[in-house]
Amino acid sequence: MKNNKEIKKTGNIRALSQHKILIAASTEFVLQGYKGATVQSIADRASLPKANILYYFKNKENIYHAVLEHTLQMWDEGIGDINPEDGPKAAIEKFIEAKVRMSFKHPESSKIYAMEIIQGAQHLKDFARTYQRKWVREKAQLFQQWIDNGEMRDVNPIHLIFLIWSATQHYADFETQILTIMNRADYEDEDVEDVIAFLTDMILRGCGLH
Amino acid sequence: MKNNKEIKKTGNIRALSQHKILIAASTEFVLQGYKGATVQSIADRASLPKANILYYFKNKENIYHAVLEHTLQMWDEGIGDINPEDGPKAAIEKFIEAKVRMSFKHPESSKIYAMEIIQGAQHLKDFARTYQRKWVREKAQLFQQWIDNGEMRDVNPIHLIFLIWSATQHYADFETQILTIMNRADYEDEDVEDVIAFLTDMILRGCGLH
DNA sequence: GTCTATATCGAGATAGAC
DNA sequence: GTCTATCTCGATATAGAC
Repeated sequence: MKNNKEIKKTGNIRALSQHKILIAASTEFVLQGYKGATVQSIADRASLPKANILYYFKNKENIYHAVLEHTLQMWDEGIGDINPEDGPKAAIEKFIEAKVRMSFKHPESSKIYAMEIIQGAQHLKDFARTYQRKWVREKAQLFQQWIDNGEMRDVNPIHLIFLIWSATQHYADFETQILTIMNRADYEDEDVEDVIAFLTDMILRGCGLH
Repeated sequence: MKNNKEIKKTGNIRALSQHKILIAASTEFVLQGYKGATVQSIADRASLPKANILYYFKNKENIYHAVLEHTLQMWDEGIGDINPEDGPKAAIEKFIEAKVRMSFKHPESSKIYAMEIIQGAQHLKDFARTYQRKWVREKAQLFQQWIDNGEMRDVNPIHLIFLIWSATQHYADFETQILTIMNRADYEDEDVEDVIAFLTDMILRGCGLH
Protein backbone atom coordinates (compact mmCIF):
# COMPACT_ATOMS: atom_id res chain seq x y z
CA MET A 1 0.00 0.00 0.00
CA LYS A 2 1.33 3.41 -0.87
CA ASN A 3 1.82 6.08 1.72
CA ASN A 4 -0.06 9.34 1.50
CA LYS A 5 2.77 11.29 0.01
CA GLU A 6 3.17 8.91 -2.91
CA ILE A 7 -0.54 8.81 -3.57
CA LYS A 8 -0.70 12.57 -3.51
CA LYS A 9 2.27 12.88 -5.84
CA THR A 10 0.85 10.34 -8.24
CA GLY A 11 -2.52 12.02 -8.11
CA ASN A 12 -0.88 15.31 -8.95
CA ILE A 13 0.90 13.91 -11.95
CA ARG A 14 -2.30 12.32 -13.12
CA ALA A 15 -4.36 15.45 -12.58
CA LEU A 16 -1.70 17.60 -14.20
CA SER A 17 -1.32 15.33 -17.23
CA GLN A 18 -5.05 14.97 -17.68
CA HIS A 19 -5.44 18.73 -17.54
CA LYS A 20 -2.64 19.26 -20.06
CA ILE A 21 -4.23 16.69 -22.35
CA LEU A 22 -7.63 18.32 -22.06
CA ILE A 23 -6.30 21.74 -22.98
CA ALA A 24 -4.25 20.39 -25.86
CA ALA A 25 -7.16 18.31 -27.11
CA SER A 26 -9.53 21.28 -27.01
CA THR A 27 -7.19 23.24 -29.24
CA GLU A 28 -6.72 20.34 -31.65
CA PHE A 29 -10.44 19.59 -31.86
CA VAL A 30 -11.14 23.24 -32.63
CA LEU A 31 -8.41 23.53 -35.25
CA GLN A 32 -8.80 20.15 -36.95
CA GLY A 33 -12.25 18.88 -35.98
CA TYR A 34 -12.87 15.56 -34.25
CA LYS A 35 -11.65 13.33 -37.04
CA GLY A 36 -8.86 15.68 -38.05
CA ALA A 37 -7.36 15.85 -34.59
CA THR A 38 -5.07 12.86 -34.14
CA VAL A 39 -3.96 11.35 -30.86
CA GLN A 40 -0.42 12.11 -32.01
CA SER A 41 -1.20 15.79 -32.59
CA ILE A 42 -2.79 16.04 -29.15
CA ALA A 43 0.25 14.33 -27.63
CA ASP A 44 2.63 16.69 -29.41
CA ARG A 45 0.69 19.72 -28.26
CA ALA A 46 0.58 18.41 -24.68
CA SER A 47 4.30 17.49 -24.85
CA LEU A 48 3.58 13.91 -23.84
CA PRO A 49 4.16 10.61 -25.62
CA LYS A 50 1.20 9.33 -27.55
CA ALA A 51 0.89 6.20 -25.42
CA ASN A 52 0.43 8.30 -22.29
CA ILE A 53 -2.57 9.98 -23.82
CA LEU A 54 -4.15 6.61 -24.43
CA TYR A 55 -3.10 5.42 -21.00
CA TYR A 56 -5.03 8.26 -19.40
CA PHE A 57 -8.06 8.30 -21.66
CA LYS A 58 -8.17 4.85 -23.29
CA ASN A 59 -9.28 6.17 -26.67
CA LYS A 60 -9.90 9.30 -28.69
CA GLU A 61 -13.62 9.35 -28.12
CA ASN A 62 -13.10 9.43 -24.37
CA ILE A 63 -10.87 12.46 -24.75
CA TYR A 64 -13.58 14.17 -26.73
CA HIS A 65 -16.18 13.32 -24.12
CA ALA A 66 -13.98 14.79 -21.40
CA VAL A 67 -13.51 17.93 -23.48
CA LEU A 68 -17.24 18.25 -24.02
CA GLU A 69 -17.93 17.76 -20.32
CA HIS A 70 -15.44 20.50 -19.55
CA THR A 71 -17.15 22.68 -22.14
CA LEU A 72 -20.60 22.15 -20.63
CA GLN A 73 -19.22 23.04 -17.22
CA MET A 74 -17.97 26.31 -18.72
CA TRP A 75 -21.37 26.89 -20.29
CA ASP A 76 -23.04 26.31 -16.97
CA GLU A 77 -20.72 28.63 -15.08
CA GLY A 78 -20.84 31.30 -17.75
CA ILE A 79 -24.56 31.28 -18.16
CA GLY A 80 -25.03 33.99 -15.58
CA ASP A 81 -28.16 33.41 -13.61
CA ILE A 82 -31.30 35.35 -14.41
CA ASN A 83 -32.93 36.05 -11.05
CA PRO A 84 -36.50 37.23 -10.51
CA GLU A 85 -35.43 39.66 -7.79
CA ASP A 86 -33.08 41.54 -10.12
CA GLY A 87 -35.84 42.84 -12.30
CA PRO A 88 -35.50 42.86 -16.10
CA LYS A 89 -32.88 45.59 -16.45
CA ALA A 90 -30.30 44.27 -14.00
CA ALA A 91 -31.02 40.70 -15.06
CA ILE A 92 -30.32 41.39 -18.73
CA GLU A 93 -27.25 43.47 -17.86
CA LYS A 94 -25.81 40.67 -15.73
CA PHE A 95 -26.64 38.02 -18.31
CA ILE A 96 -24.99 39.88 -21.16
CA GLU A 97 -21.93 40.74 -19.11
CA ALA A 98 -21.44 37.16 -17.93
CA LYS A 99 -21.77 35.75 -21.45
CA VAL A 100 -19.43 38.31 -23.01
CA ARG A 101 -16.75 37.77 -20.35
CA MET A 102 -17.05 34.02 -20.79
CA SER A 103 -16.69 34.35 -24.57
CA PHE A 104 -13.51 36.37 -24.31
CA LYS A 105 -12.07 34.23 -21.50
CA HIS A 106 -12.80 30.78 -22.92
CA PRO A 107 -13.22 31.10 -26.67
CA GLU A 108 -12.20 27.45 -27.26
CA SER A 109 -15.06 26.23 -25.11
CA SER A 110 -17.49 28.32 -27.09
CA LYS A 111 -15.97 27.10 -30.36
CA ILE A 112 -16.14 23.43 -29.43
CA TYR A 113 -19.70 23.87 -28.33
CA ALA A 114 -20.58 25.69 -31.54
CA MET A 115 -18.98 23.03 -33.75
CA GLU A 116 -20.78 20.30 -31.90
CA ILE A 117 -24.14 22.02 -32.43
CA ILE A 118 -23.44 22.86 -36.07
CA GLN A 119 -22.57 19.23 -36.77
CA GLY A 120 -25.91 18.12 -35.35
CA ALA A 121 -25.19 17.92 -31.61
CA GLN A 122 -24.79 14.15 -31.73
CA HIS A 123 -23.13 14.19 -28.31
CA LEU A 124 -25.24 16.96 -26.80
CA LYS A 125 -28.78 16.01 -27.78
CA ASP A 126 -29.61 14.95 -24.23
CA PHE A 127 -28.20 18.11 -22.76
CA ALA A 128 -30.31 20.32 -25.01
CA ARG A 129 -33.40 18.19 -24.66
CA THR A 130 -33.38 18.20 -20.89
CA TYR A 131 -31.26 20.71 -19.04
CA GLN A 132 -31.06 23.49 -21.61
CA ARG A 133 -34.67 23.35 -22.75
CA LYS A 134 -35.80 23.57 -19.15
CA TRP A 135 -33.47 26.50 -18.49
CA VAL A 136 -34.72 28.45 -21.51
CA ARG A 137 -38.37 27.83 -20.67
CA GLU A 138 -37.91 28.92 -17.06
CA LYS A 139 -36.16 32.11 -18.04
CA ALA A 140 -38.62 32.81 -20.84
CA GLN A 141 -41.44 32.51 -18.35
CA LEU A 142 -39.68 34.98 -16.07
CA PHE A 143 -39.33 37.48 -18.92
CA GLN A 144 -42.98 36.95 -19.76
CA GLN A 145 -43.97 37.85 -16.20
CA TRP A 146 -41.98 41.05 -16.41
CA ILE A 147 -43.70 41.81 -19.71
CA ASP A 148 -47.14 41.08 -18.25
CA ASN A 149 -46.33 43.37 -15.31
CA GLY A 150 -45.42 46.14 -17.74
CA GLU A 151 -41.81 46.13 -16.55
CA MET A 152 -40.45 45.68 -20.07
CA ARG A 153 -41.62 45.80 -23.68
CA ASP A 154 -43.47 42.91 -25.22
CA VAL A 155 -40.70 41.06 -27.03
CA ASN A 156 -40.53 37.31 -27.61
CA PRO A 157 -38.51 36.03 -24.63
CA ILE A 158 -37.15 32.95 -26.39
CA HIS A 159 -35.87 34.96 -29.33
CA LEU A 160 -34.44 37.44 -26.82
CA ILE A 161 -32.41 34.65 -25.23
CA PHE A 162 -31.25 33.46 -28.66
CA LEU A 163 -30.26 37.02 -29.52
CA ILE A 164 -28.13 37.40 -26.40
CA TRP A 165 -26.53 34.00 -26.91
CA SER A 166 -25.69 34.60 -30.54
CA ALA A 167 -24.45 38.15 -30.16
CA THR A 168 -22.17 37.31 -27.24
CA GLN A 169 -20.80 33.99 -28.48
CA HIS A 170 -20.04 35.54 -31.84
CA TYR A 171 -16.96 37.24 -30.40
CA ALA A 172 -15.56 33.84 -29.39
CA ASP A 173 -16.60 31.73 -32.36
CA PHE A 174 -15.86 34.27 -35.09
CA GLU A 175 -12.76 35.63 -33.37
CA THR A 176 -10.64 35.03 -36.47
CA GLN A 177 -12.99 36.92 -38.75
CA ILE A 178 -13.52 39.80 -36.34
CA LEU A 179 -9.82 40.29 -35.72
CA THR A 180 -9.08 40.15 -39.44
CA ILE A 181 -11.76 42.69 -40.23
CA MET A 182 -10.56 44.97 -37.43
CA ASN A 183 -6.98 44.38 -38.65
CA ARG A 184 -5.75 43.33 -35.23
CA ALA A 185 -3.67 40.46 -33.90
CA ASP A 186 -5.51 39.94 -30.62
CA TYR A 187 -8.36 41.21 -28.54
CA GLU A 188 -7.52 43.73 -25.81
CA ASP A 189 -9.14 44.19 -22.39
CA GLU A 190 -10.82 47.29 -23.70
CA ASP A 191 -12.66 45.28 -26.35
CA VAL A 192 -14.46 43.26 -23.70
CA GLU A 193 -15.82 46.40 -22.06
CA ASP A 194 -16.74 47.91 -25.44
CA VAL A 195 -18.73 44.85 -26.41
CA ILE A 196 -20.49 44.69 -23.04
CA ALA A 197 -21.41 48.37 -23.30
CA PHE A 198 -22.56 48.10 -26.91
CA LEU A 199 -24.69 44.99 -26.50
CA THR A 200 -26.17 46.07 -23.18
CA ASP A 201 -27.13 49.43 -24.65
CA MET A 202 -28.65 47.93 -27.81
CA ILE A 203 -30.59 45.16 -26.15
CA LEU A 204 -31.87 47.16 -23.19
CA ARG A 205 -33.21 49.73 -25.63
CA GLY A 206 -34.75 46.98 -27.67
CA CYS A 207 -36.54 45.89 -24.52
CA GLY A 208 -37.55 49.45 -23.67
CA LEU A 209 -35.33 49.45 -20.57
CA HIS A 210 -32.93 52.34 -21.12
CA MET B 1 -15.53 15.70 -83.36
CA LYS B 2 -18.75 15.48 -81.47
CA ASN B 3 -21.87 17.14 -82.71
CA ASN B 4 -23.62 19.84 -80.71
CA LYS B 5 -26.22 17.56 -79.25
CA GLU B 6 -23.64 15.19 -77.80
CA ILE B 7 -21.58 18.01 -76.36
CA LYS B 8 -24.62 19.50 -74.77
CA LYS B 9 -25.67 16.15 -73.36
CA THR B 10 -22.22 15.52 -71.96
CA GLY B 11 -22.08 18.99 -70.52
CA ASN B 12 -25.40 18.38 -68.86
CA ILE B 13 -24.27 15.16 -67.28
CA ARG B 14 -21.12 16.86 -66.10
CA ALA B 15 -22.94 19.87 -64.72
CA LEU B 16 -25.57 17.67 -63.13
CA SER B 17 -23.03 15.34 -61.53
CA GLN B 18 -20.89 18.20 -60.29
CA HIS B 19 -23.92 19.83 -58.77
CA LYS B 20 -25.02 16.59 -57.10
CA ILE B 21 -21.49 16.13 -55.74
CA LEU B 22 -21.37 19.69 -54.42
CA ILE B 23 -24.65 19.31 -52.57
CA ALA B 24 -23.70 15.93 -51.14
CA ALA B 25 -20.26 17.19 -50.16
CA SER B 26 -21.71 20.22 -48.40
CA THR B 27 -23.85 17.99 -46.24
CA GLU B 28 -21.01 15.62 -45.47
CA PHE B 29 -18.58 18.43 -44.62
CA VAL B 30 -21.15 19.92 -42.24
CA LEU B 31 -21.97 16.61 -40.57
CA GLN B 32 -18.48 15.12 -40.39
CA GLY B 33 -16.06 17.99 -40.84
CA TYR B 34 -13.42 18.16 -43.57
CA LYS B 35 -11.36 15.21 -42.38
CA GLY B 36 -14.37 13.22 -41.25
CA ALA B 37 -16.13 13.43 -44.59
CA THR B 38 -14.79 10.69 -46.84
CA VAL B 39 -14.87 10.60 -50.60
CA GLN B 40 -16.85 7.39 -50.22
CA SER B 41 -19.47 9.04 -48.00
CA ILE B 42 -19.82 11.88 -50.47
CA ALA B 43 -20.17 9.36 -53.29
CA ASP B 44 -22.82 7.40 -51.39
CA ARG B 45 -24.79 10.53 -50.64
CA ALA B 46 -24.55 11.65 -54.28
CA SER B 47 -25.44 8.12 -55.47
CA LEU B 48 -22.34 7.96 -57.63
CA PRO B 49 -19.33 5.63 -57.59
CA LYS B 50 -16.35 6.92 -55.67
CA ALA B 51 -14.15 7.03 -58.75
CA ASN B 52 -16.56 9.40 -60.49
CA ILE B 53 -16.19 11.87 -57.67
CA LEU B 54 -12.44 11.83 -58.12
CA TYR B 55 -12.81 11.97 -61.87
CA TYR B 56 -14.75 15.23 -61.60
CA PHE B 57 -12.77 16.87 -58.81
CA LYS B 58 -9.37 15.12 -58.81
CA ASN B 59 -9.10 15.11 -55.01
CA LYS B 60 -10.95 15.83 -51.79
CA GLU B 61 -9.41 19.24 -51.28
CA ASN B 62 -10.71 20.39 -54.65
CA ILE B 63 -14.21 19.34 -53.66
CA TYR B 64 -13.88 21.39 -50.50
CA HIS B 65 -12.65 24.41 -52.45
CA ALA B 66 -15.62 24.15 -54.77
CA VAL B 67 -17.96 23.94 -51.80
CA LEU B 68 -16.36 26.99 -50.21
CA GLU B 69 -16.60 28.94 -53.45
CA HIS B 70 -20.27 28.07 -53.65
CA THR B 71 -20.64 29.18 -50.04
CA LEU B 72 -18.98 32.53 -50.65
CA GLN B 73 -21.27 33.09 -53.61
CA MET B 74 -24.22 32.51 -51.28
CA TRP B 75 -22.71 34.94 -48.77
CA ASP B 76 -22.32 37.52 -51.45
CA GLU B 77 -25.85 37.15 -52.77
CA GLY B 78 -27.36 37.06 -49.32
CA ILE B 79 -25.49 40.01 -47.98
CA GLY B 80 -28.24 42.42 -49.00
CA ASP B 81 -26.78 45.68 -50.09
CA ILE B 82 -26.74 48.63 -47.74
CA ASN B 83 -27.43 51.64 -49.94
CA PRO B 84 -26.88 55.28 -49.00
CA GLU B 85 -30.16 56.33 -50.63
CA ASP B 86 -32.24 54.01 -48.44
CA GLY B 87 -31.48 55.88 -45.25
CA PRO B 88 -30.66 54.00 -42.04
CA LYS B 89 -34.08 52.57 -41.29
CA ALA B 90 -34.82 50.96 -44.64
CA ALA B 91 -31.19 49.93 -45.02
CA ILE B 92 -31.16 48.03 -41.72
CA GLU B 93 -34.57 46.51 -42.42
CA LYS B 94 -33.44 45.24 -45.82
CA PHE B 95 -30.14 43.98 -44.47
CA ILE B 96 -31.74 42.01 -41.63
CA GLU B 97 -34.43 40.57 -43.87
CA ALA B 98 -31.94 39.44 -46.51
CA LYS B 99 -29.69 37.79 -43.96
CA VAL B 100 -32.52 36.01 -42.15
CA ARG B 101 -34.02 34.68 -45.38
CA MET B 102 -30.61 33.48 -46.49
CA SER B 103 -30.07 31.70 -43.16
CA PHE B 104 -33.32 29.81 -43.38
CA LYS B 105 -32.93 29.06 -47.09
CA HIS B 106 -29.30 27.92 -47.11
CA PRO B 107 -28.39 26.79 -43.60
CA GLU B 108 -25.63 24.46 -44.86
CA SER B 109 -23.83 27.35 -46.51
CA SER B 110 -23.94 29.29 -43.27
CA LYS B 111 -22.75 26.24 -41.33
CA ILE B 112 -19.83 25.52 -43.62
CA TYR B 113 -18.83 29.14 -43.47
CA ALA B 114 -19.10 29.16 -39.67
CA MET B 115 -17.02 26.00 -39.29
CA GLU B 116 -14.36 27.36 -41.57
CA ILE B 117 -14.11 30.56 -39.51
CA ILE B 118 -14.17 28.75 -36.16
CA GLN B 119 -11.34 26.49 -37.30
CA GLY B 120 -9.19 29.50 -38.12
CA ALA B 121 -10.37 30.40 -41.63
CA GLN B 122 -7.34 28.73 -43.21
CA HIS B 123 -9.05 28.77 -46.62
CA LEU B 124 -10.80 32.12 -46.22
CA LYS B 125 -8.08 34.37 -44.83
CA ASP B 126 -7.73 36.19 -48.14
CA PHE B 127 -11.45 36.68 -48.48
CA ALA B 128 -11.74 38.27 -45.03
CA ARG B 129 -8.59 40.31 -45.42
CA THR B 130 -9.60 41.87 -48.69
CA TYR B 131 -13.18 41.71 -49.83
CA GLN B 132 -14.94 41.40 -46.49
CA ARG B 133 -12.84 43.93 -44.59
CA LYS B 134 -13.44 46.45 -47.34
CA TRP B 135 -17.17 45.75 -47.31
CA VAL B 136 -17.44 46.22 -43.54
CA ARG B 137 -15.43 49.44 -43.59
CA GLU B 138 -17.50 50.91 -46.38
CA LYS B 139 -20.77 50.11 -44.66
CA ALA B 140 -19.46 51.27 -41.27
CA GLN B 141 -18.57 54.58 -42.84
CA LEU B 142 -22.04 54.87 -44.25
CA PHE B 143 -23.60 54.24 -40.83
CA GLN B 144 -21.20 56.80 -39.35
CA GLN B 145 -22.44 59.42 -41.81
CA TRP B 146 -26.02 58.74 -40.82
CA ILE B 147 -24.97 59.07 -37.17
CA ASP B 148 -23.13 62.33 -37.85
CA ASN B 149 -26.21 63.65 -39.65
CA GLY B 150 -28.34 62.81 -36.63
CA GLU B 151 -30.33 60.25 -38.62
CA MET B 152 -29.66 57.47 -36.11
CA ARG B 153 -28.27 56.99 -32.60
CA ASP B 154 -24.55 56.96 -31.99
CA VAL B 155 -23.83 53.22 -31.91
CA ASN B 156 -20.60 51.56 -33.01
CA PRO B 157 -21.26 50.68 -36.68
CA ILE B 158 -18.82 47.77 -36.77
CA HIS B 159 -20.35 46.12 -33.74
CA LEU B 160 -23.76 46.80 -35.25
CA ILE B 161 -22.78 44.81 -38.33
CA PHE B 162 -21.42 41.99 -36.15
CA LEU B 163 -24.67 41.99 -34.18
CA ILE B 164 -26.79 41.63 -37.29
CA TRP B 165 -24.54 38.93 -38.69
CA SER B 166 -24.49 36.90 -35.49
CA ALA B 167 -28.17 37.21 -34.66
CA THR B 168 -29.30 36.23 -38.16
CA GLN B 169 -26.80 33.43 -38.82
CA HIS B 170 -27.58 31.91 -35.46
CA TYR B 171 -30.84 30.48 -36.81
CA ALA B 172 -28.90 28.57 -39.45
CA ASP B 173 -25.83 27.50 -37.49
CA PHE B 174 -27.62 26.59 -34.26
CA GLU B 175 -30.67 25.16 -36.00
CA THR B 176 -30.33 21.88 -34.10
CA GLN B 177 -30.24 23.55 -30.72
CA ILE B 178 -33.04 25.97 -31.47
CA LEU B 179 -35.36 23.25 -32.79
CA THR B 180 -34.61 21.05 -29.80
CA ILE B 181 -35.29 23.85 -27.34
CA MET B 182 -38.50 24.76 -29.14
CA ASN B 183 -39.38 21.05 -29.28
CA ARG B 184 -39.94 21.08 -33.02
CA ALA B 185 -38.85 18.90 -35.92
CA ASP B 186 -38.42 21.64 -38.51
CA TYR B 187 -38.70 25.35 -39.05
CA GLU B 188 -41.92 26.64 -40.59
CA ASP B 189 -42.47 29.57 -42.94
CA GLU B 190 -43.95 31.51 -40.07
CA ASP B 191 -40.70 31.28 -38.10
CA VAL B 192 -38.85 33.21 -40.79
CA GLU B 193 -41.30 36.11 -40.54
CA ASP B 194 -41.24 35.98 -36.74
CA VAL B 195 -37.48 36.22 -36.64
CA ILE B 196 -37.41 39.05 -39.18
CA ALA B 197 -40.01 40.95 -37.17
CA PHE B 198 -38.30 40.34 -33.84
CA LEU B 199 -34.78 41.25 -34.94
CA THR B 200 -35.87 44.26 -36.98
CA ASP B 201 -37.86 45.59 -34.06
CA MET B 202 -35.06 45.04 -31.52
CA ILE B 203 -32.26 46.44 -33.62
CA LEU B 204 -34.13 49.42 -35.04
CA ARG B 205 -35.03 50.40 -31.47
CA GLY B 206 -31.43 49.92 -30.44
CA CYS B 207 -30.50 52.36 -33.17
CA GLY B 208 -33.26 54.79 -32.16
CA LEU B 209 -35.09 54.22 -35.45
CA HIS B 210 -38.51 52.93 -34.39
C1' DG C 1 3.40 4.66 -14.30
C1' DT C 2 6.03 5.50 -18.88
C1' DC C 3 7.27 4.58 -23.44
C1' DT C 4 8.50 1.60 -28.01
C1' DA C 5 7.15 -1.33 -31.47
C1' DT C 6 3.75 -3.06 -34.11
C1' DA C 7 -0.83 -5.14 -35.66
C1' DT C 8 -4.81 -3.71 -37.95
C1' DC C 9 -7.81 -1.08 -40.47
C1' DG C 10 -9.67 2.42 -43.29
C1' DA C 11 -9.14 6.27 -46.47
C1' DG C 12 -7.18 8.73 -50.58
C1' DA C 13 -5.92 8.19 -54.89
C1' DT C 14 -4.41 5.81 -59.24
C1' DA C 15 -4.19 2.36 -63.08
C1' DG C 16 -6.50 0.53 -66.29
C1' DA C 17 -10.60 -2.33 -68.03
C1' DC C 18 -14.87 -1.36 -70.14
C1' DG D 1 -17.03 9.10 -69.70
C1' DT D 2 -17.75 5.24 -66.10
C1' DC D 3 -16.39 1.98 -62.82
C1' DT D 4 -13.30 -2.02 -60.45
C1' DA D 5 -9.30 -3.37 -58.29
C1' DT D 6 -5.50 -2.17 -55.87
C1' DC D 7 -1.46 0.43 -54.01
C1' DT D 8 0.02 3.14 -50.30
C1' DC D 9 -0.04 5.68 -46.32
C1' DG D 10 -1.34 7.18 -41.95
C1' DA D 11 -4.05 6.69 -37.76
C1' DT D 12 -5.92 4.04 -33.76
C1' DA D 13 -5.00 1.20 -30.35
C1' DT D 14 -2.63 -2.72 -28.14
C1' DA D 15 1.18 -5.67 -26.32
C1' DG D 16 4.67 -5.67 -23.71
C1' DA D 17 9.52 -3.92 -22.34
C1' DC D 18 11.34 -0.86 -18.98
